[in-house]
Amino acid sequence: MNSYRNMAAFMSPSTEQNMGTARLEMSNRIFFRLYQCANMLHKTGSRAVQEEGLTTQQWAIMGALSRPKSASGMAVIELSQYLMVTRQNLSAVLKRMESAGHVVIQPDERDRRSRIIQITPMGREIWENKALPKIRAYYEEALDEFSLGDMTHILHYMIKLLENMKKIDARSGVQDE
Amino acid sequence: MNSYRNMAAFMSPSTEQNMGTARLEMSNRIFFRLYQCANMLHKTGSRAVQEEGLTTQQWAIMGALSRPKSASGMAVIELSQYLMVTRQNLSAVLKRMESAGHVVIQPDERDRRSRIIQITPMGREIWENKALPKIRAYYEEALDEFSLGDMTHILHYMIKLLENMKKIDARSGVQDE
DNA sequence: GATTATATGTCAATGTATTTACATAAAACA
DNA sequence: TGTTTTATGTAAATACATTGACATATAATC
Repeated sequence: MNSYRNMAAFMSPSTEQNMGTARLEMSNRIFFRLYQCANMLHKTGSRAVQEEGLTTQQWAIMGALSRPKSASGMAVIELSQYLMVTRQNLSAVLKRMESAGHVVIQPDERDRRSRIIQITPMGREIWENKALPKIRAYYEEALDEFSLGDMTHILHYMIKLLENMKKIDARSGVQDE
Repeated sequence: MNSYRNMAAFMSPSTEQNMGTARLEMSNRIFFRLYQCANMLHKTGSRAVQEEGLTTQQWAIMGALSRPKSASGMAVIELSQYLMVTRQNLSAVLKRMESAGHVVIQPDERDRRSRIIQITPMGREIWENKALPKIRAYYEEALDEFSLGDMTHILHYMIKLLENMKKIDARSGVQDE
């Protein structure tokens, strides 16, 4: 794919501003690819667990709730911060998962504003015995020809990018409290 | 953030399957971060261009249409393949952009099934004079402390990941034709 | 030339993402 | 102790993502 074309996906060529041209072109390509990766993860990742009645978002939630440290459940606000989605979005997704029988939503005994989310036995069964094997197969295909070194590097850069985005979020938005 | 906890975000610890444990843990962390990066790009990127009445999706579209090679417009199917979104999704987004006066949608003279999308003078004005300076500022913040070498590496890995996801898409889905 | 297969765009249903708003509860402050 | 500020979850509106379905147009095949 023409690198010039890729560069222009997010913006057209322009006179140099604060960023040098090379740096600007590279920035643009990075965010364009991140945008495409996100769409492709949604499309192909959801297909991988479609037969289990799951989506990529629900797989993230079930993964979080299945950890040993989450055995006693997680508060909605904890889970929303952990996943980096708004509590309004998470609330709606959890309602659907509750209707499907995958999780239970219970009042928090220590704070009446709060709700505690736990995976149900049925949810755990579906997660561990049906979804996880397919997720592993998906990872193998998606990370084909990635060495452990490659994986270490991409993860490092994603964490670094994420730290910067968190800072932008903190400065620009109404902070989720 | 506890790496063990990150690993479990997408799945709980498990006995080794086809993937070694180290590789599986790393896979999980990569996709979890990709998922978070996507959400944060959506949230912080949309805020960056909110005053222009744009979203990250529209910024991708306007970037694509602003390239010199797209001066005569792009067909819907071309644009959907370029952005890696479905033509059904793109159709709806373009309708809103047409209503906002940012693009025009015209019949393709050579193929009556096809529609050609072009950015309007008003759209180009908003894009070049209002959105682009904010997008550059966003890139500077988001890629703070990334060297050109870092940027080259993360881009390389994202392209590689994207190639793998395209292969999964080709094998598993009904191919968009 | 007629028929079949494929391509293209739109519609509808559904899930997921944000923001703003509101109600209730807890924390902080005077 | 009372008041103010902040926290938490849900509701509503809107934008964007998918899939399946359908109508029309073009390409391929016979």
